[in-house]
Amino acid sequence: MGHEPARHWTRRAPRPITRQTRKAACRDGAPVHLTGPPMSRYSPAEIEPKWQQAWDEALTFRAERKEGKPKYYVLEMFPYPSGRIHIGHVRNYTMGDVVARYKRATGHNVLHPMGFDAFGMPAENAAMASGGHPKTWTYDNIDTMVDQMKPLGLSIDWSRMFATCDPEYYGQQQALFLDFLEQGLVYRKNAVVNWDPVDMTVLANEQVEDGRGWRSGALVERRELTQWFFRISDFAEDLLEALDGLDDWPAKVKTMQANWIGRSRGLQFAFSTTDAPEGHDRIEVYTTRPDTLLGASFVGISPDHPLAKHLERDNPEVAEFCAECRRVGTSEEELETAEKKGLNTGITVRHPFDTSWELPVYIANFILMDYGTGAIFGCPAHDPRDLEFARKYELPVQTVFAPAMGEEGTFILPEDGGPAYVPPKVETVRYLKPFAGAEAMTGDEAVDAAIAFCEENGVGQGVTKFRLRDWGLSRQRYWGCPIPVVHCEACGVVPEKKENLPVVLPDDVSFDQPGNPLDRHPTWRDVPCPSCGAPARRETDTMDTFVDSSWYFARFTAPRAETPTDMADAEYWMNVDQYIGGIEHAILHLLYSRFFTRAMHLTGHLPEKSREPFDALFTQGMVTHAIFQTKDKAGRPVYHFPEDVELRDSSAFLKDGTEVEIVPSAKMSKSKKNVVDPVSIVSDYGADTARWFVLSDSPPERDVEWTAAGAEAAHRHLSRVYRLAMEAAGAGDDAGSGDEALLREMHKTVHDVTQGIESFGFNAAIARLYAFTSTLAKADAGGPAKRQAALTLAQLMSPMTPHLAEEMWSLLGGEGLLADAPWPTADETMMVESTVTLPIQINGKRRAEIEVPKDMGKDEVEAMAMAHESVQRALDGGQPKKVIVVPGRIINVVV
RNA sequence: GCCCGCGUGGUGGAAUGGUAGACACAGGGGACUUAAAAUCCCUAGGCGCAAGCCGUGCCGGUUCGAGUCCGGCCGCGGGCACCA
Repeated sequence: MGHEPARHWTRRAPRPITRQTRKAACRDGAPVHLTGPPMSRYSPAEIEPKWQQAWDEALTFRAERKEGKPKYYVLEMFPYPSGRIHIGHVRNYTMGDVVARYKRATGHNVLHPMGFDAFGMPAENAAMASGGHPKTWTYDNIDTMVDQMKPLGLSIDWSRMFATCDPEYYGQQQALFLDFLEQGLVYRKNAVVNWDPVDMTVLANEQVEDGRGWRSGALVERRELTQWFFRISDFAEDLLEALDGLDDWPAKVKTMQANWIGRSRGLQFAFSTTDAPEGHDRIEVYTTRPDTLLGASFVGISPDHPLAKHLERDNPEVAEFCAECRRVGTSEEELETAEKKGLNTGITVRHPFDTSWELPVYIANFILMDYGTGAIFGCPAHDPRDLEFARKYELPVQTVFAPAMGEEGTFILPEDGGPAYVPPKVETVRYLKPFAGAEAMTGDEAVDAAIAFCEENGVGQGVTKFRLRDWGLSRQRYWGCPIPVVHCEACGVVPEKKENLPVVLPDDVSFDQPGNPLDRHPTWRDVPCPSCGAPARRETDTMDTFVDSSWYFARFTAPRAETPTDMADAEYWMNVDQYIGGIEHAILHLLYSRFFTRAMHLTGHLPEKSREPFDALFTQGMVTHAIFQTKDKAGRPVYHFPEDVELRDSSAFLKDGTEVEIVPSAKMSKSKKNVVDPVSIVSDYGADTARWFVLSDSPPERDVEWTAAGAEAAHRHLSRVYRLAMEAAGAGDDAGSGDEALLREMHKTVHDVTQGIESFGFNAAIARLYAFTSTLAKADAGGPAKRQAALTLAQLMSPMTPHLAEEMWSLLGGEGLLADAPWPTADETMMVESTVTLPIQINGKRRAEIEVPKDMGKDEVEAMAMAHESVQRALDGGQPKKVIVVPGRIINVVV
């Protein structure tokens, strides 16, 4: 290391350069250390670009098939090119990088790619807001983000990068679509969308605010359009069953998916109607609780049910009610949280068990046409929604079952004002109105008995249904993958020929008016019919962006292939061994991807093993930051940037002395002014500090709060490590008295850090590295032992802080690039301790501890514990009731 | 509303059902320095002079032993099919 450059990495980096420079000059002028080697400071600005260049030149992270070497595919969920990387990205990619670098060091051939999920609404919104083009906006953003990501020193094979808006990518996606179409995996049907009648455009759910279009403010309507659907529901059973085999997925994600797919066993049967219009003499209903049939008090149908639509035609009251229901948004959340409303149709149905018992038929706003048959019977006593509805419309409430004998407790019958009684189906309850099976049964048993009874008596049939609906992929938007079909007057819907792919988006479009620019493009729609050659029109809908992200991981295995995938590459690289991303994708993205890989297998684009594409999944938490706020005169919050706030004694103040309220751990958002920009962190402290910090402190699956103090501490620690490495490099060749102790600790650290990384306990691994750094700093060891310890420390830190580690490696005389060095192994014999400390509990509370040889017998341990003065004191001359000795763990004396 | 999580010192957090608070931040004290910065050392859950007592959101349960398992409640977060 030569002389220091002008730029210095001082404690508080965001200081003006002039001051730093002055200080540096002053320091360099007077020798700080009069003895020993010249002491250089840790300078990430210098070493980080140096090592990044070294890795680049050596093509260290270029992934190539190497038969015979175990492959490892690690992938972080690719980003949307919003324009700037976010500290959450840094955390996500750093975690992936730790895994990637660790796997490289343990002899794996690693694939670690990066790309961009580049289609979507923000690009169009930006174009509408500031007049640019979505394409320019997107590619500019990608350039910026790549520039921001590269300095992080991620071990990514950048040669495989692509964006989903590249025609080379979406053209292959169109080929997939055509193959799916041919295979019968895609079809068209009507579906409702949010329609803005003023802007004449389809709105996404997030563009609907309180039932109004976000730009026009117009009341949103539901409108039916013919749209394309993937038959994901055909795979419901398989997608559900296969969850069992995903051993390395978080249980919570599997539970969420299982609930989403929602397999249920129930009874489907028909009520016969009275006074209903022709063709509606039966109403089919589906129920998962046929055991409550004797508690039925009304029948509810969806406003979109055929009977409701029929009545609507010549009954203005019904028409108005249905119209009102349709003003509620299309999302399940809105339907469920809206006030329960119904309209009595005047039609009644006969109860299947007693034809003299008539139930009223209501059109109800909380019944979905998409689920079951779009009609239900209401049992208010055992369903909170039905109870709310029954109380509102003064319908009867009749309890069917009550808590089992002896567990009644404070049970209040729902008809007496109690809440709806909905115990878990595995719980045994007492049936007050049984019609099948015993009086005391579990809900599950009762449902089975009820289905059997109904089937025997010809009332209905047991059926299995799924909540999972088919995946609607049509979007009435420009910035997405065009659906490659053509509408021909003579031939109908005709797939585009594969040789005509990609169907490329036209560049000459404008966003000065709402609606889909593809619809109003002068020529783009006009094409000859691929079948008969007559003039025809292109489909102007584009694909849901979830399609783009449902197979990008497969494309990374052969990103430039002329077909969607290359089988040899897919065979070699698939599956993704470790997938890392946010929990917010637990359901949709992951479920759609699991469907897509199944469909890609059926159409010959992926091997059988890739039906489940992600062998292991890790869901990481968010990065949060405190919000600094004051209140204006009206009491509304005013937000302040962290750099405008001074922290004094855990309170915060503005420059003018106003005290600021600190809201801790809030999700970062621009409007709250609590966003931390990774770029400034990297330029202030270096990438290694940023990487080290986002991994320390918080377990990866949990949120981590970014604090300036924490980042400084991380930087201080790395400087210390660097100093220790310098010291070790310059130390003599004599042995020291603490050599063995240091090396013992080193081996334990190797073991613990390895475990930490293997189990995604990055924060624990880092805590261990802190401890070992302390040990090394204090060790009374000789030069050789210190150098060995420092080299190992560099290796153990290399997945987290690769540049610093590489620098230490070269300082200490390591061979070649550390990035190519094998992972250290712990010598088990160095880790064995001869004695163990056992805590002694008295009645479960720790009162003392004894140190015993590791292999001491249980009886001897017990005798030693009993002889201990605090045990004797507790016994007070008596005998213990019980003594539990867990060898190597604990002693508990019960007195 | 429904599904899934999470809740531990002043703060971020650690803890295969077995010593609650590792490691770190902020704090307090000290060393070095003319001084400051940097660095290093010590201290540190609460209450108590102490012996000791109390402590993992709240209430209850299982267990020799519960932060961890079970039930109920409260609070916060994620998802709810056109945000990505």
